[in-house]
Amino acid sequence: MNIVQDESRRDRKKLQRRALLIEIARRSIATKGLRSLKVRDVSEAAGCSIGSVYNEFGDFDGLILTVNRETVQALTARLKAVPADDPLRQLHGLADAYLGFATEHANLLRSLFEHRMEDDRPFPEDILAMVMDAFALMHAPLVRLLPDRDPHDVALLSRMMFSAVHGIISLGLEERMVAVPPEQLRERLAQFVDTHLAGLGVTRGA
Amino acid sequence: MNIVQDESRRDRKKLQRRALLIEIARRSIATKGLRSLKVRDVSEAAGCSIGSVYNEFGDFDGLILTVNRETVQALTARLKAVPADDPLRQLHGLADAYLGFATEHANLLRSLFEHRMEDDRPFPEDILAMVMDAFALMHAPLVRLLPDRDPHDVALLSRMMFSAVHGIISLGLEERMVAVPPEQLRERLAQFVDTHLAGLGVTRGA
DNA sequence: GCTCGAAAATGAACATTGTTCAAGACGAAT
DNA sequence: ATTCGTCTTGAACAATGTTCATTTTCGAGC
Repeated sequence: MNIVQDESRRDRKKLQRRALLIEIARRSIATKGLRSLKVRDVSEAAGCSIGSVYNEFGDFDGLILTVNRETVQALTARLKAVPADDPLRQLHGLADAYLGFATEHANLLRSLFEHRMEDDRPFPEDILAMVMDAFALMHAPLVRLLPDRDPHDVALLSRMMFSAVHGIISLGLEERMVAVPPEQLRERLAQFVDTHLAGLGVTRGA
Repeated sequence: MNIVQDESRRDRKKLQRRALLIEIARRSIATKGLRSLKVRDVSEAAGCSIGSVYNEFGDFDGLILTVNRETVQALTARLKAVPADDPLRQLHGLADAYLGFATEHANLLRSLFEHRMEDDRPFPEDILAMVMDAFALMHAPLVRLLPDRDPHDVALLSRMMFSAVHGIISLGLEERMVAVPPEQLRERLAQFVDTHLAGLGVTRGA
């Protein structure tokens, strides 16, 4: 067997365990929240030593950030799966997809937005960029709905609209402070999007 | 000296130190973030023992929650100081006041919204109620602007509008993920409120 | 197949930090 | 001054992130 095969075999095992560790951490965050995540719990559940977690992710933040990275990727995939045929339907679809993801993965999304680096270490650029990309997904449909507006203006509008949706959902799903009752959230969110679009001069069916 | 004076003298000293501990914790959170807050740092800065912090607040969460309680009180005071003469101006004032508070006390506001109780202990009801009250402050002016709408509907609208403003501001001020550039935030926020009001059928000067 | 060496894995020891509690200090009433 | 209850103290403990010397693993070269 040549070098490549040897290395790939070793790597395969390594990657397999890495994936296992990530999966365990993700499940833990998803079910018990970020604050309950412990290095020892993860290593024991994976059947390896504490040190191995450190070999793989550098430190505890590294593991968390890896999970968060995959969370934003999953979110983006879900958002990008929204049909882009009709811009108005797409905007509603994006808001609804975000709500769906937030409902199903509340703790994972919270981990993404609430996790703080220790000391003053910088937040990873790539995650930042991915979140920004996700929040820019309302841009394309808004451009189609507002062809006469300054594109730069629409870019800001779209991020603001997504931020607003994010705020409504994240507070609405917060069990402790129900700004909007969860069972009505879906309907109300659609209403919000419509209202805002109307304010922007977009009329239904126009 | 009678009992009342004795007790009040003792209480005064106790309250004084309690206030000191809270002030130290608040400054620490405000400058270095919630994650950097340590019991030992607080007790040392206050010149008392660790145990005294526990006597006063029960546990570490107790101290944090006390700071958060005062944060939401300060926020509410600021929001309630917005003139209520003209409903449209009041709505803009509320959004602007929230932005101002969030700008000046970013870490304190983050502490309020991002802090999680350990295990599954319930979030204090009183803080919850105070946040809800703050988020309901857009209700009164919206009722005046939308007299024909179902009041229950307006109640939801107002909390949704405030949640949206919260989302725009909290993500806009997040240095790591600038959804909306901070220097434009003020202007854009006003634009957002106007747009949404227009969507609700409120016309300027009507 | 054996040996060697680099890479990985290990987990005990350590560092940090929240928490407890037995002992002592303090102060008010008598 | 004595007594008694309360407050304070800080050493000890517990939980948890982190390090690193040692051991193990596994493939490469012979």
